[in-house]
Amino acid sequence: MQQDYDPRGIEAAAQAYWDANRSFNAVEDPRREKFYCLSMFPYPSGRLHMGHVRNYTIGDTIARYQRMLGKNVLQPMGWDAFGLPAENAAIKHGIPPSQWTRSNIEYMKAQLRSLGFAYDWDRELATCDPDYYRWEQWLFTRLMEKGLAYRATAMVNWDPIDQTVLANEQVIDGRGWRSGAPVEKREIEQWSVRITDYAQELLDALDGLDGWPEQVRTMQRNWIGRSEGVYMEFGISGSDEVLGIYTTRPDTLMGVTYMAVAAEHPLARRAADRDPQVAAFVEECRQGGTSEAELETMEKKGHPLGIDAVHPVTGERVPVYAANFVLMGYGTGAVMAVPAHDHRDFDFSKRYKRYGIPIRPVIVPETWRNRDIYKGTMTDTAVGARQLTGEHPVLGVTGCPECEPLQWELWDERFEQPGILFNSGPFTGLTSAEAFDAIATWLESHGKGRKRVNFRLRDWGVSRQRYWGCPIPVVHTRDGGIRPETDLPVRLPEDVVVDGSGSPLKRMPTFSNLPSGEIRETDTFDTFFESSWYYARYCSHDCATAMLDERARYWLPVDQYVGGIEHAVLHLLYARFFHKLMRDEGLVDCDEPFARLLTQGMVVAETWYREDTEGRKEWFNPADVEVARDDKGKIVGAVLKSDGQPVVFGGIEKMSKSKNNGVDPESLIGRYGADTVRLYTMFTSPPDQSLEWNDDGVEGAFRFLKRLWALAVGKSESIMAAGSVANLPSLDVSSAAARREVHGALKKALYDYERHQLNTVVSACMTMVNALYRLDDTPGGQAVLREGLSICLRLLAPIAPHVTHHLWRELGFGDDILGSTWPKVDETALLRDTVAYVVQVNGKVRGKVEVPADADRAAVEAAALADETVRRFVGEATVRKVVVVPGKLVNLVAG
RNA sequence: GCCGGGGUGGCGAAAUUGGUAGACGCAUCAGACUCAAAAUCUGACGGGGGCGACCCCAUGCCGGUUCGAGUCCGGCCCUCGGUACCA
Repeated sequence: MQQDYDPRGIEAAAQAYWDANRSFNAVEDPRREKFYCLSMFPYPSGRLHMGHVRNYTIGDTIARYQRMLGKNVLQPMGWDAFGLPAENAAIKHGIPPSQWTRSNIEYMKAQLRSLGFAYDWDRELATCDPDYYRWEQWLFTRLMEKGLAYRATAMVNWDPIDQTVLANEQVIDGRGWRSGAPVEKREIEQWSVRITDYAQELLDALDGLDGWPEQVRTMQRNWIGRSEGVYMEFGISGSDEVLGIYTTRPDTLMGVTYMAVAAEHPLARRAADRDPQVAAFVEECRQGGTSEAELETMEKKGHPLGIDAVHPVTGERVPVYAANFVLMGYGTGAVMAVPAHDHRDFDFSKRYKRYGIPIRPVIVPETWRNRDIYKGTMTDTAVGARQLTGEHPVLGVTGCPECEPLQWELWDERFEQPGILFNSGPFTGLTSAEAFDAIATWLESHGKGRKRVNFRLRDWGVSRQRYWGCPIPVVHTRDGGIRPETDLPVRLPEDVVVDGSGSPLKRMPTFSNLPSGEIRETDTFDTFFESSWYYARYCSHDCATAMLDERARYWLPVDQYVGGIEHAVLHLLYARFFHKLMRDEGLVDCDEPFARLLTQGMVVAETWYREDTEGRKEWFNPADVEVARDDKGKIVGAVLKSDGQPVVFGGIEKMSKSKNNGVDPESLIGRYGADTVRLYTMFTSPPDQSLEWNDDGVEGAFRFLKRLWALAVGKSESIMAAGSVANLPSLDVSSAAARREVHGALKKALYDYERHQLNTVVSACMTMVNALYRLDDTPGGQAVLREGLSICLRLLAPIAPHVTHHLWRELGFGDDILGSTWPKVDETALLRDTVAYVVQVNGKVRGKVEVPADADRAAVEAAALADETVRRFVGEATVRKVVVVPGKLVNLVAG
């Protein structure tokens, strides 16, 4: 056996063994319990980054663990191959997106293989392959037939120089990333899919997804955003038209003092035709991008339309404003405004004080039921009068001894709370909850409104004005109609030139002009379309006659899905939706695609930079920086290795090209081997937290594998000759102690495997190796070493599969560690004669006592009270209470 | 802005879920081996005080519940992810 640990040959041999034995090819077998383990497939960006390595090592560790538990495991891999970066590369380097993408796939596949992941490569798929995307085209035509796909206008970012639609990512500080021109909003016709038809089911089913992190379920609940409210119609003064609005607070209806509509609302458009000032405001609202973060952080602005709305109950006329914070895409694109009880409305009326928007309070806290202001002693007029003097209208009325002295300038969140209505005509005296129903009933009986459930979730706009995507299988007929394409797949032409202006497909008559004189749709699908169902296609990867076949019913749902937390809402919600669409087509049986979900954290690293005279930053890779530390290891400065000049610390950030703080997995594997890289990424952080890169830590992981190797190889002869622990009459004290440590660590590791806390699994293995190193060369010591090593190798096998595969065979434990039985804890190894109790006095640790393991409560108390330090702290005080936690702790409450 | 995380030694973290704060590892320091270096091995290692047995402080900040709080509750600060055309 070789003396030094050299991963290169070992890893190549192990991988060759798995290939030759087709170890990871999954075969459907109804008699065996299946386990479908899936990691989110990568976008083929060029090279693997550490985020991929981490994601796939977590997934592979779980897959191998489940396999060692005896399950029939499927773990496939593929490529999310359509997307924007391929078009960018095409523009930059003049390579067709397909060529760039396919060569990236080839390179990254070799990188994945070098890491030894247990994938069934026979099932590999790439979403840019027509044999893949034809089935989502087929499903889309079904959705069209069912009315679940429809045309609607939607807002996009428009670059007026490049004459092209921009992704939100391509809008930087309100400007196009290439042209630098201020971005505008533009409305275009798009395909949408009715995800809102499934909103209630998508929401309800979250309760049953016990295997998902609670935070992800909460995010999806909030994203779907179910609300119960009232739809109602205001009149338009001097017109037969109505202005429909949705509100979740109909109880504040009597406090409405103005209305706000989106700049794109038909009312605003028509006002703009009449009034140049309104037109200028609407034009101003077109500036800027469409992202919610941008819209919501924007300065809230509005402009009067010169139109009045008519209050549905009082008939009072209230002015209508166009406002940049009302979103056309949510509800009806119009809102009623109640500045007394809504923070945003309050801010707006304060900002436009010059328009004299009244603040009309109609709700007081319920605890005020008996106060004068509510009883009417302090009249509405009195409140109104105080408004004019600039004092706060409700809670801070000057001279009212029961009010708190809040000022007009301040907002108090209590104003937004439900309460009891006053100043509300027929509804005065009702609670908010009662008023909700009463007002809805009143509106309904007068034909002016009704209760309605509304979702924040919007239908899914799937059209993209891009080239490198799946063609939308639709034809525009000669009579101006639309029909689904029947001849599938609609193939994307791959020999194209991409130059960054418009879509190349639009300039390809051979693609867009059909012999029939009809025009083919040139938009492509959102790439989330492909990634919403790939997990299912792996099951039926080679089915040429249908989207899915019977095999999908065997494997689905995915038992464990692993991927980044950044996908918590969009991808994971679209995939759940798509699954239900496929279910309703009869393609799958189950209701949800992913039974358990693990969301892994990001890989982050230090950043270092220098600033030039114009403030531009140059970023240096941490590997090229020499850090100076003080006596305690605290960073005191840093210089660039190449020139010795200082560099500035830029914080810990996600590994990225722009900050030049990435670590190349390939060079690490070349230096330390795949097992070290895998072990390091599993050991350094728990899977769901961010992982901070540290080169010295990699060295430490390597050192551990060397220690394991040295122990196994150095003692291989006595290990192979050693007897079983069970056959020995008894163990000497030190061997028994080591065995107790091994089985204690094993117990911990088994628990941690189940909850996927893999970093402490590695810790437990390190603890074992440390204990095994301390063993003597007695028969007992040899037996414990043999047993301990066999346990440790099996526990490590899912994480560091190559070296454990090798040592397992070399030590004669068996041919293939993958087929070994999973270790079990021997509880008798954990037994002790005595138990150590911590003794606290008033909650502070004051001593420790050792008592026989079978001591009763009284004996433990007596031992605690006998301890010298404990007695000193109790002193003259009387012990009033004694808390005993069996096997752990005694707390004496004295005073 | 809104939604969801995170904050514990010089650093990554652990704490079997309310019961000894810092397991395991990295870095650092000291020692052994060595002509020397590397590798390896041994030891020390949260802060402060004490000759010492020991004592005080300490889990982002402020407050609360409890015999007992890193863990539960309320408020705040910082930071990261998402925010519907990045994937």
